[in-house]
Parts: sequence; C-alpha cells; structure tokens
Amino acid sequence: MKRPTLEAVAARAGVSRATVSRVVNGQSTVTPEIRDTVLRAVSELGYVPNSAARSLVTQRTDSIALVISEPATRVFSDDRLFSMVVRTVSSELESSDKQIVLMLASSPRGHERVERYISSGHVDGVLLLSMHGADPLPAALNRMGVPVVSYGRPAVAVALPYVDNDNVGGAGAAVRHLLATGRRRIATIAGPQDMIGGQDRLTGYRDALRDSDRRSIVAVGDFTRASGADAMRQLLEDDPALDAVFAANDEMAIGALRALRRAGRRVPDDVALVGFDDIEAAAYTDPPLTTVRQPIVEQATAMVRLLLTPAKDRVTDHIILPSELVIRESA
Amino acid sequence: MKRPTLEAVAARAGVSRATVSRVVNGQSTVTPEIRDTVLRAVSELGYVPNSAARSLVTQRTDSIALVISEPATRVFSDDRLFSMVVRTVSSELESSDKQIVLMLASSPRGHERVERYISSGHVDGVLLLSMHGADPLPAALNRMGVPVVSYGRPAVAVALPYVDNDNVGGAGAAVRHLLATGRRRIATIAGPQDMIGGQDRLTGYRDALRDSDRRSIVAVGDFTRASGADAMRQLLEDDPALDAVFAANDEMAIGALRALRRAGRRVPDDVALVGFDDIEAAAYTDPPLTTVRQPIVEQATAMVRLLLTPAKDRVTDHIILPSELVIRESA
DNA sequence: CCCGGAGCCGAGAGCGCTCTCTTTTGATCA
DNA sequence: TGATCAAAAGAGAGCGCTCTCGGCTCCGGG
Repeated sequence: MKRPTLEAVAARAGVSRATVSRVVNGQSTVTPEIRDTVLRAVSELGYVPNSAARSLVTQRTDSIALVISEPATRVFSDDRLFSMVVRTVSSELESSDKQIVLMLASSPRGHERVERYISSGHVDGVLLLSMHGADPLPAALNRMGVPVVSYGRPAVAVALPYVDNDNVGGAGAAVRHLLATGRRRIATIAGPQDMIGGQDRLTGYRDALRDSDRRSIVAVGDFTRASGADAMRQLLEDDPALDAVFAANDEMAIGALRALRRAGRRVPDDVALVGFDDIEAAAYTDPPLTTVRQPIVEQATAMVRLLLTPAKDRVTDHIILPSELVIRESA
Repeated sequence: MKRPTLEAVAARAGVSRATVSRVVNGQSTVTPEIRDTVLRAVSELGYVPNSAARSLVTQRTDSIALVISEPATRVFSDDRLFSMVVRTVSSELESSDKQIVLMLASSPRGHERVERYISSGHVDGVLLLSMHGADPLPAALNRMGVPVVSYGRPAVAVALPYVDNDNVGGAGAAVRHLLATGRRRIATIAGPQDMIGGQDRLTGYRDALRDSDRRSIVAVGDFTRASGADAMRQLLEDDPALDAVFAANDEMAIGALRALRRAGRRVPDDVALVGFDDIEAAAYTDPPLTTVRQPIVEQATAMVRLLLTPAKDRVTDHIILPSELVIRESA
C-alpha cells in the first residue's frame, strides 16, 4: 500500500529506471512508443515522484519562502496588504510551478527558526517582508547564499535586491496636494525614524515644503493609532493655527482624525488631513480619508520577477514603483 | 564553499557519521564528552542537516499545507478571516516546529497542482479551507492517505475530520434577538444552498421561527453584496410590512442595507438587520451592523490540534464551536 | 576466572531519485 | 556485406541522511 517508485514503474513498463526518469522529466531522447508504454505504467500505478529524493540530488526544492519579520502585533495591522501580497505572489509563482512556504518571524526565537529552516536548504529563494530597518534578519539571510528579495528598502548596511514604493514621491504628492488646495500651515505626523518608510516619508514632506518656502511642523509617532492622536494633540498645542496635516500612515491619520474632532476642528474645513497606505479602514472614516496608495500588486509581482531572475542576468537590483494619491474627502 | 555534511562533521570530530547523527538528533546514548566534541565540530563548521536527505529516509517533512480552495475572486473577500487563520495556524504550529506551505487553488489547474504536490509527499498533513460543498478537492485529498482537516463541514459524501462554527445556533441566536426586541415579520436573505454554511444558516433561521410560530420569508442570494441588495428589493416587494431581516452573511447584509436606504426604510427603526461573519467592514457601516461572529482563532487552533492528533488517538472527528452574537446598532 | 549483559560506538545498507558513462541498436554508406 | 556513427536505452554511482545490527568494552555475579 505504499507509494510506487521509479523502480516499480520501470519494471512494469519493462524498461530501466533511467528511461522512466527521462520520460517523467520530459526529455526528448525517448522513442515515442516506449514513451507511451512508460506513461501508461505511470498512470496505472499512480506514480508521483518523491520530492525529497528528487531535491536531494537536484539541489532544488521548487519552493520559496515568504518571510514576514514583524512583531506579532503589527504584522497584520493591515490585513489587506498581507492578503494581497500573498495572493499576488502565489499566482505569480504558479506559472513557474513553485510553492510558497509562509514563515512569520515575530520573536527572536522565530528568527532563529527561520534562519535554520532557510539554511537547511528547504527553499530556493526568499521574499522578505520586513518593515523594520534595524531588523537583523535581512543581513543574516543574505549571508547564507540564498537569493533574497526584500519588500521595502532594507537598512543601508545590507546590499539586498529590493522593491519599494516611492515613499518620498508619495509624501511629496500629498503635500503638494495640500498646497494646491490653498493650505498654508502644513504639519506632519512622521513615522518612527528607525524605519525606512518613516524616514523617507518625512523626507518627502520636507522636500515638498522646502520647495514652497513653507515652514515644516513635525511630530513623531510610531505608526499606531494612539500615537497619531497623541501627536495631533501635540501639534495643535504647538501651532493652533495649522490648517493641514500629512500623517505618515493611515493608522496615525485615523488617530489624528479623532483628536481633531475632539479638539473641535472640522475636517477638512478647518484642517485638511492626508494619510498614507490606503488601508481598508481609510475608506470608512468620516470623512473618508484622502491618502497615498501603495501599488501592492505591482510590488509583489516585481519581487517575484526579481527573485526568479538569476543575479547575473539582472539589470537592476532594486525597483521603485510610483505611489498614487487617492483623493477622498478629508483633503 | 558548499555546505558541510554529516561526514565532514564526523571527520572533524573524529567519530563516525552515526554518532554525529545521534548527537544532532538529541539521542541520549552518547558519552557527554564525545557529545561536546561533536557539538563543537558542528558549530565550527556551521553544519545544518540537509532536509531533503533527512526526509527521504524518515518519510516526514515537518511541514503542512494550508490549502485554500476558492475562486480567486472570493478567497479574500474577507482578508481578516484569512490573515487570522494564517496567523493562528502559524503560531500554533510553531511549538511543534512545523512549517506552513500555502496553496491557493482557485482554478481546476490549481486543484491538479495541489493534488500533485500533496501526493508527492511534500507535506505531513493538510488544512483545507473550502467553503464550497461541491468542491471535489476534499474527497481527492482524503483518498491519498494524508491527514486532512477541513475548515467548515465538508460535503456529506466525504468523511473528513473538520472544525466548524455553529451556523445553526448562530443564525438561531440572531433570529431570537430580533424576536426578543419585538420584531414580528422577520425575513431572511439566505446564502447559496450548495454551500454548507448557506444551508445551515437557513436551517437555523427556520428552526428559530418555527419555535415562535412566525412565518418565514425567504430570498436567496449568493453571498455577494449585489445579490444581497437584489434579494432585499425582492423581499420588500413580497412583503412591504416586514420589520426585520437576517442576512446569511455580512456582505449581503451590506447590500441589503443600501437597498433598504434606497427604499426609504430606516435601519433599525423601520427594519432591523442582522448579518453573519463579523467581517471588518461590518463595524464601519451606517449604522454599524449587528452580526454573528465566528470564533476564528478557536477554530484555527482546533484544526491544528485535530491534525496533529494521530487518527487512532482521536476522541472525535469534528469540533463545533459556538458563534457569538455581536450587537451593534442595526438591530 | 569466565560468562552474561548492559552501554556505546561504528559499519553499512538503503531511502528514491538524477545523471554520467557505457553499451546496444539501427540506419547509412562505401 | 561490413564498417561507421548517431541515437536510444541501460548500468551504476552517489546525493546526505537514518537506523539496524553487530562488535567492543566494562561491569557484576556465579
């Protein structure tokens, strides 16, 4: 009752193991007649190649790891981002018949697990989702000689191929939109400065303001809703006359929205508000949030392409995709 | 520059391959002194066991597949369901040091891929998310001798261990809530009757009404928003005096909400509305939707437990978990 | 003093496959 | 008809590991 092997198929078809292997792997140096005989034996016995044996000799596994390296609390702060990435990566890999191994590395123990797993040759490549600049995992994976592509620019120290959205440009577009609609005192709630996204979005804000000779007004949050509310209160205290806010992500924007309402400011009449990411909830706020959308599908597609292109054939080791301003009612 | 093998470690430590294997696999029949020597050699060489070679002989892979068998359009209709399941399963498997292989089987080609993959011995078990009763995949997987646990009761023909939420009880609770708040003409927008969830929720509705001698008013949708709106219009036409609706899922409830508003009915004043699932968007409707929550985390946990328990040690082959009524403002 | 048994370690087979190398086949041409 | 060569099939090594089995050592008991 155990699974048939190559040997069994060979015996049944009256040929050698090697010939069956050739047929199964689609080599053309087999007489059509024998080929048919073998294929018949294969389907009669219900033969399926043993993947462990195969990858033991080929050194390939036909699967890639999708590593999500974030504290458990944050990973899924945006379920849609996650599910869109997974869906896109999955369908993109389908054509090359590779599988996804999903690894959530939330704790240091998780990191160690991931490293062990990858270095035991389980996968042919790694897609790394890690928003945190200080994460040691990218460097570690890079060291073990497995192809790795990162979602989001990794910390400067690591030379890793990556795909990112245009954080600087997106933030700039948000600020320019505020300027274009006549806002004069534009503050920002920046993200944590140990994350690349946090840094770049602040840079985009600063650059855009500098171009227009406006003064920058900055508070720093940590990408959580509560920190957005706190930062907003801080900003209102510092500069009660501000008339616009660019929050570095939607969660903080939602926090800011509540803080503004509690402070008696109307949005967008008194204060215009723009977020970043276009998470699900952004469409349901009151008023619906104007925000910057990441091109998630395109990013995921690009990651897979980059991963599947052998390093030596690569034209570039990073791809930056444009972000799009989604104008709703908050600005 | 290639990875060191057991042989290399053995040579370095001056022992046999078998002894190194014993140490690496934590067997106790090794003299502490030798054990230390071996461990030193392991870490000096950076040895990591080759997983393909190992599973070739052990017949285990230490990974399980999470198969999502749905048309691509629906799979992620609820991103939160998906991400919570993934997260829970992942952390639940962490303790037994198993990995998740994620497979989205949206097309017939995808199904074939999944079957081939599973039957090639890539995984030790399968968690199956398939909402569609007529899905041929459960039966196919069941046939190949791999442990499978299904999320949601599979079609009657298949004897598969499964975990489900109490669809009948949840629907009943929703209807009883409507009765308790004084509603008298309670209609339902049922789900497709070729899905188990659709059937059971309708059963729950009917049972609860029968107990109270109320007449049942039924329209059937297909779990999409648009079908919910259509069904609602139909119901209003059939019985303009209805004062409550139980929709078999939140998507249809949201569609119904719009149809009600367009028809000039106030919710909940004129018509009370209850959904099912408690999807993300349910909290953001106007008014926020009263609905029935599935215990997603508990279900995912139970699935893993069931899968990891050897069939012969199992007390039961299915687990039904209670659903909880979440009362918001629509009813 | 010898035997039996327990505890450790090594030898070696074998998991199921791929791939190189060799042999066989069969067609071609002088 | 026999030599030549290309194409096709077979033989066999080996991928890196686990695990059974047998041998060796060291102890206590008869």
